[in-house]
Amino acid sequence: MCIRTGIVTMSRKLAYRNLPQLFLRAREELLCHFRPIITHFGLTEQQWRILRAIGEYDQLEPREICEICQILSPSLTGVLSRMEDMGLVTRTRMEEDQRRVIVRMTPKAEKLVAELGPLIVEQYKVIEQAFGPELIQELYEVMDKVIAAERGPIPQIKLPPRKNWLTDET
Amino acid sequence: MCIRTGIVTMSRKLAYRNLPQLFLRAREELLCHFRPIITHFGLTEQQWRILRAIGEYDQLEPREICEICQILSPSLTGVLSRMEDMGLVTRTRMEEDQRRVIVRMTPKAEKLVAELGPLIVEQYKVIEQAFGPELIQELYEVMDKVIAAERGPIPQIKLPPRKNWLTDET
DNA sequence: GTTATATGGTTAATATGTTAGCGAAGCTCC
DNA sequence: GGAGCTTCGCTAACATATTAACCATATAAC
Repeated sequence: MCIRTGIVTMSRKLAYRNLPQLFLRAREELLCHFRPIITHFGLTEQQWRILRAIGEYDQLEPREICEICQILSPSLTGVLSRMEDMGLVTRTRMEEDQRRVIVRMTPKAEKLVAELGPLIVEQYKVIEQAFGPELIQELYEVMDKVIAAERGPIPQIKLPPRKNWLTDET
Repeated sequence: MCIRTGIVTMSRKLAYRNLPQLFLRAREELLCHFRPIITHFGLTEQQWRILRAIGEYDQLEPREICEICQILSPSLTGVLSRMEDMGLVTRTRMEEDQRRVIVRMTPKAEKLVAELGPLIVEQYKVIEQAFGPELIQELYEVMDKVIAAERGPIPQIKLPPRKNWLTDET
C-alpha cells in the first residue's frame, strides 16, 4: 500500500506468463511471412487453409474441414459460401445422408493451389534457413506434444458463485 | 494420373506441415481450459488480455496495448470503447500530446482482476500437472526462441506476376 | 513561420470468431 | 412405427480481425 495515496499498488503480475498469448505472437511471427503470398493470390488465410486441406484429402465434409482447419462451423458456412461464389469450391449434398455435404475444389482452384503451394514451400525453406532447422524440428515436436491428447482429461477448477460484475456497482 | 477416371490425383501434400495452424491448434488446446473462467466473469478473451496487461503495467497507451496483447489498432478501438461502456477502463487524453491516450482500470475492474487472476493461476497449475512441468518449460523456451528477433530479417520470396485468378475463367 | 512528413487514434468495409439456438435428417428404443 | 435423442449444417447476434483510408496533432525541413 502506498503511504502517500493509500492505493494498493502491489504487483498484479501473475505467476505464469500468458501462454496462449505467446502462441499468438509466435504464430504471427511465422504467418507474417506467408500472408503476402496468400493475399497476392486474392485469398484470405482461412481460404488458403481450406484449399490446402482439400488439396491434401481430395474432398472433405464441412465438419472435417472444421476440425482440420480449426474453424468453427458457423464461420465455415460463410467462408465456404464466399469461396463458392468465387468459383473455388463446390458443395454437393450426399445422397445417402441428406444432412451431409461434400466440398470439392474446382479446376480453377486446382490451378491456383498448383501455383501457390510451391511458393509456400519455398518460403518455408527461407524461414527454416533463418530459424535453423533444429528450431523448426523442435517446434513440430513441442506442438505435437501439446496437441496429442495422450493424457487424462484436464480438470476444470471450481468457479466461485457468479457475481454480476458488470451490472452491480458494489 | 488415374487410369480409370483420367483425373490427376497426385498428392498435393506440401513438404511442410502447416505450422501456423499447429500453433492455432495448440493455442486452442490451452485456451479451452481458461475460456470458461473468463466468460464466467462476463469477459471476452481479449478483454481479459487487456485487463491483465494493464494490471501488470498499471497504465498503458493504446499502441502499447496493441503490441503487448497482439491486437490491431482498429480492433482495439472497439474493444476499449466497449470496456469503457462496461465501466472497466477509462480513457484520458494526454496533456502534452493531444494525440495520445492513457488507459487505466476502474476500481471495479481492479476487484474483478483480483478475483479472476488467482483462478487463472490455479488453472495454470492444474495444466502444469497434466502436461508436466518440463513441457511447460519447453514451451516457454521454444516460443521465446521464435519471438526473439535476434536474427536477420527474413527475406520474402519473389512473387510471380499477378494473375486475376478470381475473375478470369481461363 | 509555413509546408511537408510522420505519428496516434479513429472510421469504414468486409471477413472471421464465438455463442446460442434452429430445423431437417438420421437413429434408438420401446 | 412413432417418440425421443443425436447429428449436421445453418441462421442470428454480437465481438473481433484485417486492410485501407482519414483526421488531428506533432515534428522536421526549409
